[in-house]
Amino acid sequence: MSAATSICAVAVDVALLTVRDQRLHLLLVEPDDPVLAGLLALPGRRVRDDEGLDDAAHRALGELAGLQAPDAHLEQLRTYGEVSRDPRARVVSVAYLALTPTARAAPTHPGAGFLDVAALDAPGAPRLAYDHGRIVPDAIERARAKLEYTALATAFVTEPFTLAELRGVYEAVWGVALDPANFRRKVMGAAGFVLPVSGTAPPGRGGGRPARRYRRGPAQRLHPPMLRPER
Amino acid sequence: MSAATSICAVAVDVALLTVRDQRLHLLLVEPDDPVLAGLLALPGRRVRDDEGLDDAAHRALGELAGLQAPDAHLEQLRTYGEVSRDPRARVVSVAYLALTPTARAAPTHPGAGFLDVAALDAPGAPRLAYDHGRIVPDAIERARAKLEYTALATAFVTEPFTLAELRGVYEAVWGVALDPANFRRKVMGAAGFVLPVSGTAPPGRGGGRPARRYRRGPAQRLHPPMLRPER
DNA sequence: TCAATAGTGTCTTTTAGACATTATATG
DNA sequence: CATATAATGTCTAAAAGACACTATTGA
Repeated sequence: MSAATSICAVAVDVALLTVRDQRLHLLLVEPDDPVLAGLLALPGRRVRDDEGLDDAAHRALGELAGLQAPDAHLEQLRTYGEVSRDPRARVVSVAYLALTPTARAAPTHPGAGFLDVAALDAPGAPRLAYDHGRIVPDAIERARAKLEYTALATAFVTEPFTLAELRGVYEAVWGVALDPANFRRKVMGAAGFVLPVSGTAPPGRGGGRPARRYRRGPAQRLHPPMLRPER
Repeated sequence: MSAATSICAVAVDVALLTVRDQRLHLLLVEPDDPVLAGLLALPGRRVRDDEGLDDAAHRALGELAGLQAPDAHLEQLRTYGEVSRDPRARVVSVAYLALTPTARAAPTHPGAGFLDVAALDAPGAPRLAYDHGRIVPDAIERARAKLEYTALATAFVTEPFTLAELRGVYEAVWGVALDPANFRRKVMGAAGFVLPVSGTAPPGRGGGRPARRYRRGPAQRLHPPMLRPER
């Protein structure tokens, strides 16, 4: 096998999403390369010969954002392999979608931070390095779609959680308001989505009835699904 | 960067599905490597430095199965990168899901052929090389799931097609029987799924009313989705 | 007390599934 | 004619959405 006919670089890029202040946020970092100054990028690393792809994704989060999230939900998004997606060399990148609850998502590295995804479409949005401007919309749409037919929303909250918190996830990711009563009935009607635990969560400053607490159920897929409004 | 810290092989493996005789079939080939004699494998090739991933997938179909399917539906499934998934070397494989209508799927190479996917779970099933025994169930489940909420079923039929042919796709992929009347109403109710064209298809030998013909509509996602029975 | 939020009940509209009926072909 | 398949209509049960009502807290 000659060098001219085999690819010699595999990387991972991680699109980590979380919900902050009732809005969907994306983790971005400043690239190392001074050529890319002024741009932002997804945390990404070359994959080493002795590590798996998922391991490399976790390492990228730790090394570039100072984020230790061993229990974050991590799933492959797609592999981006256009010949000239990286102008310096042929690099095939395995993109990951990561989801974490807000409390566990606190980047410590300078240059790493969360950006409201709504700001990505607004004028004055930061430009993204490489082809990350294509990866990010794919990641957001994947998250939005999987909330419908999988139990993925629970990856955004810490256990135990209330149904209001879970509803807040759906509202932030989809960008819509949902009826609390109907949301409750749909969640409870999806077998194995959430399981009740003892105790209640105290109400906020304005008062209100204490909310029951739940933890993740065994279901991966939701039957019936939680369909987005406005078909 | 030293060779010890960078991966030096990217491959593609293609799981091509089609419907033959009202059943879902998978394309399999005999591996080149004599060490793997007696096993079957998905068609796969190393990715060359000067070709994209999709190009490599098409090339694998052509070179290993004699299958020219430039208009087949091709989408990434997942990238398999376990450190020792290939015992000879570290190879990261981008797995593809391909879907073709029966008429266009005629492998010409010896050793290449279609296998009823039901035979994969039966006793006496052929053993698959590498980790292809893990890729194949992922591919089948992806196809089954995407029939629910995307217009992917039309990738299995040639235009123009009848609703009975489209229903046959759902029945073969899901392995269930569907009510023709209700199926029709759901298909026609999903905006942009299929569009009528002029003319009719002649009935079979036993007679019957001629069926109207349709072509693919512009919709990628189905609203509302075609949910699988037996929730 | 009122305001706020959680949780339940109920009504209406929509949708899914079962299945009868009509239309148009073959033999 | 009988038989087969396409296409439409109808009925019922389930589900979705709107929203009223009750429960339990903070101020």
